[in-house]
Amino acid sequence: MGTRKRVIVHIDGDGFFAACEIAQNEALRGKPVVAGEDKGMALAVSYEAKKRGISRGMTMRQVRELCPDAIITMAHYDTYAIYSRRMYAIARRYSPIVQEYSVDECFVDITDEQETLKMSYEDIAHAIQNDIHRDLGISVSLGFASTKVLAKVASKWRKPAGFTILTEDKIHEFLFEVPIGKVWGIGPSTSALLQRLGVKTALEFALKPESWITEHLAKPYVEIWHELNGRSVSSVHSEPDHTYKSVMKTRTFKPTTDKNYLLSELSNNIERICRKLRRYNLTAKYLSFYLKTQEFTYYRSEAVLPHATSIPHDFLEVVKKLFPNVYKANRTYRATGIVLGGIAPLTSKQPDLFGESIRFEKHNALYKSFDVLRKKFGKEAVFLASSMKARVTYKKKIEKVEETEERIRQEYPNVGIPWWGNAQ
DNA sequence: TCTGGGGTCCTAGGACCC
DNA sequence: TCTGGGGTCCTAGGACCC
Repeated sequence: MGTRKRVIVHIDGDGFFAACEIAQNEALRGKPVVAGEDKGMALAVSYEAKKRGISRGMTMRQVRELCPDAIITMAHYDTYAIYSRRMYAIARRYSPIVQEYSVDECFVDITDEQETLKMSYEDIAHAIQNDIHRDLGISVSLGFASTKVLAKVASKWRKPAGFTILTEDKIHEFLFEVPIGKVWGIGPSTSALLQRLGVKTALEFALKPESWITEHLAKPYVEIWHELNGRSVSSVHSEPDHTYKSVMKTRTFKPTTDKNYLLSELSNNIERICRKLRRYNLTAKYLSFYLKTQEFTYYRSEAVLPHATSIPHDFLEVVKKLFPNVYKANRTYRATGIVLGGIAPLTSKQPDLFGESIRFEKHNALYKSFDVLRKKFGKEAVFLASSMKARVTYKKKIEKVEETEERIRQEYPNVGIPWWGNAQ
């Protein structure tokens, strides 16, 4: 970070998933579209649907009550990932410094582009927005400021198709209108704390002395404070860093107390997470899993594996052993999850017991052939017997989404599904 | 906002050692 | 047999994000 003032644009997709569905099917344009059928909740909402009172996070039942004619679609993450790629490619026409923050958001540092492109900053930002609208048929909102935090608050300010420029002289005027909880990085908990301390707006926060901030809050909030005051402490980093530190698979189901059912859900999660490890040629060294109760309490347990692995059996063994530590017959559960850590590439073969690597190779080959069978004969072709109970409750539509993802992966082999391919 | 799924980073506090 | 002070490492879990 030099001392030079940065010029940063934040691009934010408007109702991104719903917008992609519309771009794929023009018949939907102008209609209330809600994506996320398979998740049972609204993951994205078109602006027509928003006008009808629907908002992100609502259950599909609420959606249908509020708006019986809403068009509800499944979430096609693979499609969104491709739109996302295209969107970022357009941004790169105007600057090489693009940080892909998530599937529908990025930061673009255009500080050096004014001279290169012989365009004003404002024209560059407009050009990016117009290109995306024209080439992709989706709309985005733009925020333009000297720091990432300010640019992000600005892009949220007006939607859809917003264009908010935050010049130095307008920062205070603007932050006065922004509730503290709307600032990027300040969530419900910190927002409540600040309210108690008498800070209600982003401006009041920005005007506090640094000593006050460090006295009451942790390090990340000091950074936010600097950025709100126009001092850029977080640069736009364009190097793609898609290395996982952890991976997880979770699923919510009909409330149950059945121990065997919970174990089969965990088994199914393990199968899915191992498929992901194989797809990216990764192994894991740490495992943690949890049971989540009706009251949203988590009971966890974890273990270090004897060696890095991607074999379902190795994880399953550990989970079975630790399961009694977290399970109580008198509790009702609504979800389970598996989280793997210590992620490393498969190729980095650690010095290992000879027999162990042989065993690993054999199992790995076996599961790879399962992958082939599943591709050929469908998702129900092969799965572990221990996952049976969870599998029978699987909805057909979920299968269908997985199929589409696979198809697109084959149609666009060079695009790949980026790490946030199933985010949001 | 009766609440899905997938991530990251930070910190408090216990364990252990000298 | 009862006790100080300090450092480091690790884990659980809080908070936040999309």
